[in-house]
Order: sequence, then structure tokens, then C-alpha cells
Amino acid sequence: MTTQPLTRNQGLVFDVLTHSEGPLSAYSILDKLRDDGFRAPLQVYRALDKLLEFGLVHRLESINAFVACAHPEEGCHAHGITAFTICETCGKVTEFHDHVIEDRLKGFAKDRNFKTGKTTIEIRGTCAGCA
Amino acid sequence: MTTQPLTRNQGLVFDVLTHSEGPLSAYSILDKLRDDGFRAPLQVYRALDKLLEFGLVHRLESINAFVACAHPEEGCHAHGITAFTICETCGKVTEFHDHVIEDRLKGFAKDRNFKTGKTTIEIRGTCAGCA
DNA sequence: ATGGCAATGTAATGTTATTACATCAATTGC
DNA sequence: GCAATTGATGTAATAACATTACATTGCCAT
Ligand SMILES: [Zn+2]
Ligand SMILES: [Zn+2]
Ligand SMILES: [Zn+2]
Ligand SMILES: [Zn+2]
Repeated sequence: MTTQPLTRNQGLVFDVLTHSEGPLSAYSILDKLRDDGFRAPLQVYRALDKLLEFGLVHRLESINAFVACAHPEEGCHAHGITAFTICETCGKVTEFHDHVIEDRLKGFAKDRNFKTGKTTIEIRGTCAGCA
Repeated sequence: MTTQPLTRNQGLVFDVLTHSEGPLSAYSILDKLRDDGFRAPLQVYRALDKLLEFGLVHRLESINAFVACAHPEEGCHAHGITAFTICETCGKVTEFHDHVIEDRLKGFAKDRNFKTGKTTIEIRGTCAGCA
């Protein structure tokens, strides 16, 4: 896999996400980068778009937030469908991959001639530490 | 299952969704109900909250939209986890339930003592008719 | 009748995301 | 070298989605 060098803005955003305890909204990323010259949401969204494309970051649809990939060495694209648990108390996110689920979803789509684009699997609840 | 009688606002919102070809955003529901006296987003969101609670409507997290349940007689709560395919071309939504996927997700959560709340499964892509 | 409760009306505000347009920097082809 | 192209950036404005706050209404049980 050929790794793209990140631009300054992409690097800054990725760094913020990597060092964050949990997922962040685009606007909280913006706030954290004010001192680095960020002024507008678009600077964040543009960087995020690229990072998503590279497989370095995931978007959590159910909470409108972004999180660094758990194994960015590979870029997550190699691993097929990504699923998440999201703790609603502490914000902790766990990323996992399940081939049975993936095969099942692919089978359903294939049976109906549905051409799959992006698949979202997110479990919201309470993690072991917060129970 | 005991069916709640819907209030006027709940009934109007449910009716709009039931007669819609595809999913609708809260604000487009609002627009369709102007003539019925709706003035503010909150009227829609409050009705939607109840309809979601009753299992008559689903929220599609990945597109910020709402859709009537495919089998509202039962209330969808009886059927466990609900998954969707969403056509990005025509907007068509198909609802399905898969016990293998459900068991697999429950197993993952149980293994980690993660207490599951709501689970989202959404496949975005292109339906057979739009391919 | 009245106290409690769910639903409603309305305004204001907060949060998330995109459009539009100008500028800058690196690369390519001549 | 130098125009043309391409990708990234800066900035402002606006659109789209959702919630908070507070007043009011209608209903039901005591
Ligand atoms: Zn990942
Ligand atoms: Zn937690
Ligand atoms: Zn349903
Ligand atoms: Zn379609």
C-alpha cells in the first residue's frame, strides 16, 4: 500500500483525532486548531474528506463525529466493513470487523441486485467501564 | 401489542411519511404540513420522537431522514435490529431483519460487557432499478 | 375545582455542513 | 522560462439539521 503524504491541514486534523480520547465533531476539531491558523469549518471538512478517503479516519454517522482509525498503518480500506461500538457515557469507540456480518450483508444486497456503496454499522450503548 | 392512538400532530406526520415515496427530512415534513398549521420544526421533531418510540417510524442516521416502518401493524420493536438499504439515486429504502447479524452483534457486545442500546445498520448504494 | 401531566405553540438559539469565489503552490507541456 | 492545469487553501456567507426555553392548552384523576 502506497501512503500519501499528508498536507499541513490534513496532518493537523489527523493529529488532533489521533491524540483525542474519543470521537470529535468537525467544529470541536476546528476549535482545537484555532491556534494553528484554522478559521473556517471548511478547512476541517476538506481535510476530513481526504482522511476518510485514505482510510485514516472514520465518520460516525449516528453521532456526527469523527474518529481516527484503530489501525491506520494499513488504511482501513483493506479490512472490509467496519463496525463500531460507541459508549454514550464516556464516548469510547471500539472498531471491529466481522466477516460473517459482512458476508450476510453482501448476500442480502446481491440477492436484490443492490450495488453496495458505504455501509454503516454502529452500536450505541454503555461500555464495560461505564456500566 | 396495544396500539396508542395518535395525536393530531403525530397522525399528520405519520400520514406524510406513509404516503411518501421515500425518506423525508424533518424540514421537508414541516413544509408539507404548513397548510395543516405546522409552523415550527419542534412540532415535527416532537411527533417524530413519539412515532420512533412507538416503532412506527425509523430514523436513517446516515442521511438525516425519517421513513415509515415497513410493517407498522406490529410496531417494529418486535423484530429486533432493523437494517436498511438506501438507494442514493432514487431514495428508495428497503427494511430488513437478519437474525444472524443480530446474534453476531449481540455476541460481540456481550463478550465485551458492552450494554447495547440502539443499533444502526445502513447500506447506501444503488438499487436494482437505478443500476 | 383543581392539581398533575402530556401535548402544543412560538421564538430563539445552537450545531452541523455546503456553496461560492478568490488565491496560492506545485506540476506539466511547450 | 512560462502558460496551462491541477490540487490545496483562505474566507465569507448561507443552508440544513436539531434543541432549549417558556408560555399555554386540554384532559383526566382525585
Ligand atoms: Zn479503521
Ligand atoms: Zn463508557
Ligand atoms: Zn420497521
Ligand atoms: Zn434507486
